[in-house]
Amino acid sequence: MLQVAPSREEDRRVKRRTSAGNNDNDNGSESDEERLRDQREKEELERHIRERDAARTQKLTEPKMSKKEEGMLDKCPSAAHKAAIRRSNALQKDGLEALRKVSRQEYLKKREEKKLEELSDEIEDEQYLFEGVELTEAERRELRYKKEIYELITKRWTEDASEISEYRMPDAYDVEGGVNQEKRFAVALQRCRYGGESGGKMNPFAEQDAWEEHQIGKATLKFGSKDKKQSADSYEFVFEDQIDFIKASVMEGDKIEDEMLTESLEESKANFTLEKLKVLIIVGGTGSGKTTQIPQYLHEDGYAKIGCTQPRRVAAMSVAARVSQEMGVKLGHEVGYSIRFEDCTSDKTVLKYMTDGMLLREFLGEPDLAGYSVIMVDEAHERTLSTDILFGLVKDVARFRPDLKLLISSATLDAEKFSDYFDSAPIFKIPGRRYPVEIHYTKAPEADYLDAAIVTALQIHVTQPPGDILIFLTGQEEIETAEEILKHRTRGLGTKIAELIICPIYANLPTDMQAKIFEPTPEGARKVVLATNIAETSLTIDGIKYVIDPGFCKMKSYNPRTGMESLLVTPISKASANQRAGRSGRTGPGKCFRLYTAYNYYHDLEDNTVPEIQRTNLANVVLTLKSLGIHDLLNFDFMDPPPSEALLKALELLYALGALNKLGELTKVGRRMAEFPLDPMLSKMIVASDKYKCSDEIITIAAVLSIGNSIFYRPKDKQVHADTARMRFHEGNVGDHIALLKVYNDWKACDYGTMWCYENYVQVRSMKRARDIRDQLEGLLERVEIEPTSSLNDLEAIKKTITAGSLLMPSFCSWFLSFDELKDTTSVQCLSEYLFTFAFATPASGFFPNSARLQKNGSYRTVKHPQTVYLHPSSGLAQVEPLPRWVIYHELVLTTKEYMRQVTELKPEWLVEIAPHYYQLKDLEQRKCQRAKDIQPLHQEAAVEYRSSPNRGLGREKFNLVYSPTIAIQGNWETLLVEREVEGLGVAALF
DNA sequence: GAGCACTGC
Repeated sequence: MLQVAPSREEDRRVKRRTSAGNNDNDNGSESDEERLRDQREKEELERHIRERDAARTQKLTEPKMSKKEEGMLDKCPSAAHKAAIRRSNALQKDGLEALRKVSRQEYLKKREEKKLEELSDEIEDEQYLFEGVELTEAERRELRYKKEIYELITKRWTEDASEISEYRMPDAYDVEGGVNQEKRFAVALQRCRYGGESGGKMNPFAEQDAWEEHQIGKATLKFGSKDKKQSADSYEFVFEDQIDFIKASVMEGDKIEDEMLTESLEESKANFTLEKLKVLIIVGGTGSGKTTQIPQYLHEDGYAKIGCTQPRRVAAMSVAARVSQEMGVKLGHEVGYSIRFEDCTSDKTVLKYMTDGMLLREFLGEPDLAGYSVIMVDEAHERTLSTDILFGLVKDVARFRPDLKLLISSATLDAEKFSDYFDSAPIFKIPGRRYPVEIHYTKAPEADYLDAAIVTALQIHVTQPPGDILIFLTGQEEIETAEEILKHRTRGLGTKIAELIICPIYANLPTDMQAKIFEPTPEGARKVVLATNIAETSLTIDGIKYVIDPGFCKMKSYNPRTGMESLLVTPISKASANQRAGRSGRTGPGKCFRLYTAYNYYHDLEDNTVPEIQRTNLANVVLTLKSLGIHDLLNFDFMDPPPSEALLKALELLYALGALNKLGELTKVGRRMAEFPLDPMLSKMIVASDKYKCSDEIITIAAVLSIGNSIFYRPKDKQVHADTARMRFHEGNVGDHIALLKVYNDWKACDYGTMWCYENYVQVRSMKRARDIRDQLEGLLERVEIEPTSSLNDLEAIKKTITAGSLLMPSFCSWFLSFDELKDTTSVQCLSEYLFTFAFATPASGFFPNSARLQKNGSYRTVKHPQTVYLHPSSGLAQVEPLPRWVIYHELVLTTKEYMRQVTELKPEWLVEIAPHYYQLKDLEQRKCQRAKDIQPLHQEAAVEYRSSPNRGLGREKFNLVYSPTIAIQGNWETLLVEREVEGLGVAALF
């Protein structure tokens, strides 16, 4: 028996159906009751229909509306909403209102401009492409579809801004010569009140509230009547493999009384003077206004400049836009935002919203944050990598800058932890605005969560009142599967059930298809959104009433020992589960169905998600901190310290790249590398490009590599075409890096055309991003004094530069040169073979990151932490015969096998050239290589021996010693430099 | 012969 909505009436009705006529007494009185209820429902329904019809007639008789207004009304699913819009239209005659609307449009326009530009390009290109060509029906449809989307978006930002606005702009508070405080508080008050009465003209939420109220009303209205007619039919087919749920708890919404709120807002105002306090932890739920209001209070209190960080770009932009509205100033003047590629601030800016990574960058130029008097770290509970680093830095700065105030704001209740970290800072709570959410668990664990999710969705669809469903899945593939199954299952049901609109959403979905989820659900239908974690924080979908949470997500984890990153499906945390549940209570009371048991929730799930800093490659973090002059990383005040192994690994890598010297100090190379917002390997590559005179090509490669692997588009039905198109870039077996360069340059040659992208199955969005990044890198070249040079025809030089970025060991060669044995090797070729071979044997093989050597069976073996890896089938080198002996790769990923992605051939002799001791070796080159044949096998055996024998100098336990916590805590780079005897030869080895 | 959670600089 489905227990999702244990409404008592329904229970009784079901009971009666099953045991009809058994109990006469009950039956009599109940059927009376039922009749009454039915009548009430009927009346209500009739009233609703009357209302709707009245509205329709009114529309006909009313004075002619503008096209704009009609377009808006057409989209409205209900009479009440239409009425609300009419009211709002009337209001808009007010001059101030009109003014406000214009600037709102400006803001929205800006937000949509890029999307629109892309789309318009696409359409133009396509039209051009198809000119004079007979179009197939499918092509024509596609073109029409795109045009529709284009029109929809245009219409949206020019005509109905409120629909896509994440924030509803309230009335401006500014009156002549100042700000009307009373009005501002009134708004906050109204906003925070749960289910506040609607009506007041000045209340910007009244209209919204009325709409919500109506929706809820409609839902309850439909419930009874619909259920009565359909239940018997619908139960039949869903109940075969239904899932039992237990309603376990209700996440309380926040009901706030007026007085209480006024009090707390007053209190908050008092507190925000912050005179005695240095750090304040703010806990406030959604809609508490902490992000928008608090910086304003501070500004009024006379703080000179306030910086507020957000984890996401969109958030920084939209919050800044809203606050500038509230303060009645132009965005970019007193209130501004700063995100990558876009700095919307000026000298006048006193309230600056920015992404957390951006503030981190600002630290590099201004380590004491002298320009700011208050820093507010918002959404701190999300614990992004940048936020965590900022914590340490900001805490440190506050220590020697008594005038700097810190605000840490978080939505969850783990504020105690934040407070402890910031020396028992006081916690201040601001009430939020949230609706209650019922939580349901399964009775027993589900074996197949995907199937369970689909069954649950269908159950909700046939038994629950209207309201859209949100299902959290782990990835694109799973979403596509779920979509197919859902379509398949509902197809068989025909008209027995209401229409089910399936909307997939994930980050890699093309933009025009993402727009689909924001379209309002037509009346009578229900939307099912299949989403990845993107719906957990990054975007909000209105109208969601039911959330299905299978309890899994994909998470990246990093193994510092092997340096391998992997993306694994893992159980979510309790915090994450609650965040998901909360997604159903944004516009009204909601329900969350968890596809695991309550026991699982309480006993198996972690409280909080492991912070990113503990499961990622820290090379970039370490470089940033080092360039801020923080040397003792192992004792750096992290809120949750990363594993020391990961830190050491990062140090080792940076040393190998020449960014740090033996003492662990930043070198000149390192200082230049830190300027680039890239992975250190890529930064190094750019710095090295100076020597080979190909910086122009290298920044292109770095830009394309840094956007990841979403460049090539490969639709299921055109895989062959896509592959042939892709292989054209690999002509001459140039390797994947050069192929990416070709892709970019070809695109550039075609004037960055969208048409070119379609022809070559390349993703436009990714390429545009690459162009942005490349432009930024180009600007940075000047800063680090690298001349823009190009040697497009000298592929060797480019490849050498790539090699230099992937593996460089400034001291490595000197180490090997101290081997007497080496002096017997007489050619560069032999020497490099020798170097590589020996690298297998020593812990110092860390100096060969990201390179691998061919084995007899066609697989490869990585030099660092020897393990078998394979060329990724998407690589251009996978088809080459014979396979290159040595390769370097950009990344190693664990999927079905260990794969190397983005691979380029490496000629061992380059290595010697790249190494600083090339000229010394030239002398050796004259001699004969007599022992070459002996050396190679000999040392491969030696390698095995070293690893297996604990008494052979460079054995495993010595390796562990180097990584032991004792040394780690001492944190002295010198201690890592150990004198060691190898085979009777004195060698200074850096482990 | 295979696959890309999500951000951010």
